[in-house]
Amino acid sequence: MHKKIVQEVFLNLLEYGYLERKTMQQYCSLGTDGSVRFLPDRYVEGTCPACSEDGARGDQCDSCGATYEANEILNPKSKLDPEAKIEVRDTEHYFFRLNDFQNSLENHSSERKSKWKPNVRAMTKNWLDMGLRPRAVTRDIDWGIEIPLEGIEWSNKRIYVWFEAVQGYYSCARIWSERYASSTDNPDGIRLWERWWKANDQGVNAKHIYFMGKDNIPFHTIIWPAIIMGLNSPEGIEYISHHVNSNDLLLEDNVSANEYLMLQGGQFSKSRKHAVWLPAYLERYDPDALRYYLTINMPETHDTDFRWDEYVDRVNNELISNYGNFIHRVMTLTHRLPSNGINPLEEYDNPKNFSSYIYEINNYIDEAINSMEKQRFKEALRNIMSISQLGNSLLQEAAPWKYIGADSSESKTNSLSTLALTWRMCSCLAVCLRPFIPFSSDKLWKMLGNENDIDNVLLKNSMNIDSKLYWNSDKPTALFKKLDLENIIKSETSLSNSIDKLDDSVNNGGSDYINFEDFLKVEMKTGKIVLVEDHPNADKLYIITIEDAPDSTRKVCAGLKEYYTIEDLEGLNVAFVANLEPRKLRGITSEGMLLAADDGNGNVKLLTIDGDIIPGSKIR
RNA sequence: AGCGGGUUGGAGUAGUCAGGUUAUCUCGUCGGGCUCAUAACCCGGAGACCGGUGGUUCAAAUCCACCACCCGCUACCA
Repeated sequence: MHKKIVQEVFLNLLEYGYLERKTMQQYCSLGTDGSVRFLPDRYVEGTCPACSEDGARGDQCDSCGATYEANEILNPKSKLDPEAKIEVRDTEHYFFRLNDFQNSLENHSSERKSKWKPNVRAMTKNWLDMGLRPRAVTRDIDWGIEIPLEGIEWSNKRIYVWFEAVQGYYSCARIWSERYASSTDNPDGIRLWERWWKANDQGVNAKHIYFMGKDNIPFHTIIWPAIIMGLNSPEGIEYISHHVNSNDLLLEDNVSANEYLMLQGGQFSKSRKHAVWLPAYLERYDPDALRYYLTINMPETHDTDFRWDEYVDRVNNELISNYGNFIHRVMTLTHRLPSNGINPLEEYDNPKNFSSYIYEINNYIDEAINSMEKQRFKEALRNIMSISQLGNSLLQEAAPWKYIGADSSESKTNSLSTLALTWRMCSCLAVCLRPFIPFSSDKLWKMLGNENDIDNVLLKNSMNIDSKLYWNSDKPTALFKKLDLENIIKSETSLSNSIDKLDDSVNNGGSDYINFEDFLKVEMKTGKIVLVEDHPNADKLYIITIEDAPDSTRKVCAGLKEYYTIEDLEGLNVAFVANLEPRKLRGITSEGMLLAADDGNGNVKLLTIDGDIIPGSKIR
């Protein structure tokens, strides 16, 4: 079904004139059986036309850094099958005429200027400023979606993934309509998808908001909108527009791209055990604490770092001390008042006296709603947290604890009416925080005794001053428990260790031993580093000259730049593999390999020799 | 090396597109207050020549040029 829709889109765009056919030259390998296989640039290897080094790839040479047209490479060979004959052949492809959409996309992006976040604006602007060019929608491979055209020249080509993948947003709605909606009694039936995808004449359209990592931005601000604009303009180029008319497919309302979240300064990596182990975490801790920190630390405008110490700090201070404690204050104070099964604050409740505070609260809520509509979740959450801060300050001012057991008086009435207001604020906070920290919201909603469904209350109505004050006579409990950094670090460490052991037992469970003869094949020796130079063509590599025997040296490339300075290395006695086949690393031949230890968390330490020994001594 | 992004009080961050009163918020810190609450809460203060240099402008964190450092992806390494 998805295939069918993609093919239909392809045919439509072709019919409307937005696809053009072009001949391009590309390498292909010829099989012995006469089969022809086209090769992407990166599968072609050969001799560099600039420096004559072997091992140049596709359209770029690693040795000298030169770039060139792919068909300039000398002695081209296929990486997949080096024996095969290889030659340049013409191949036909369809290209999507992105350039036709340049103007409309520029208009569209300038309309989005205030909505898009800076990273989205910048990346899109960069693409538009470079000028859009036609982009191939077909390629020479034998897997993927077939090209819906007659003719043998298309039978071993497929639709390019960039063109097809984004259409999933659209195709899934149509698939859903066909499979499920059509069998309901909804009058729109199989056309129900249009409610989400087509503009109607009332001007009340579904909003399309795309969430992604930063690497996906141009696909959602350029390519996918261009495809949609194309589908919306069957009449041809001069009718392309960024305006969405009635019955058109809808364009994005916002593309919300986040940057990357890092862990303790490094990338998250499951294989390196550099990760937060969610299932194990959730067994021990409250999901809301994690949700709070992930939201307040979301990489909305640039990369951010997940750090356990900061996590504990922010959760303890902001979530628990400010919000959690505010709730707890209101609850425990109120429960100290005598109650006959009804809310004891009812008789003091007088929200009309607090219109300026209520105005302020509604202001925070409005700001939060605005922020959320722009997908600025940190800002939204901060605004909501301001409400509990205001609550704390109201309590401080009113000091209801002074009046709990006191006789009736005007000041008691005033003080407890403030407490009643903060009770309403608790309700309000439960609703406002429900999207962020749902579990504690539900818990709070129950403690408040509220009988209506929390999900039926809109944020903008959450500071309700007319509703009844409900009551739950159960003794209130704190929403959160404070976190302890040492415990967390301890359990995280033991966790990743136990995962290590688990992996080791899997990996070494039986036949994975090597025999002694194999081990002896590896010739390890000691050597003394005499000279360290920067590699001219690589960021991480040093060229290290080691004295590998008395009066003999060899050069080895090692990726140690991130971990050692040149001064650190020179003079060290190290261990290296002496009989490794020499290999070229970004243009420099490396004759061996230094031994180093890697803990998987970004720490790398060279193996050094304890004391002096003649260079070239065997290691056994 | 190619492409993209970043640099704002001690830490983290908003504001940069569209230049314009006292540069935002959280934490920390200092002083005071409160004692209901989970050593928590409230009030106030100190602390930033907005990475550097030059330019445009009546006016620059914001625009332009150059430089430095950092990060991500690609490549490579242990």
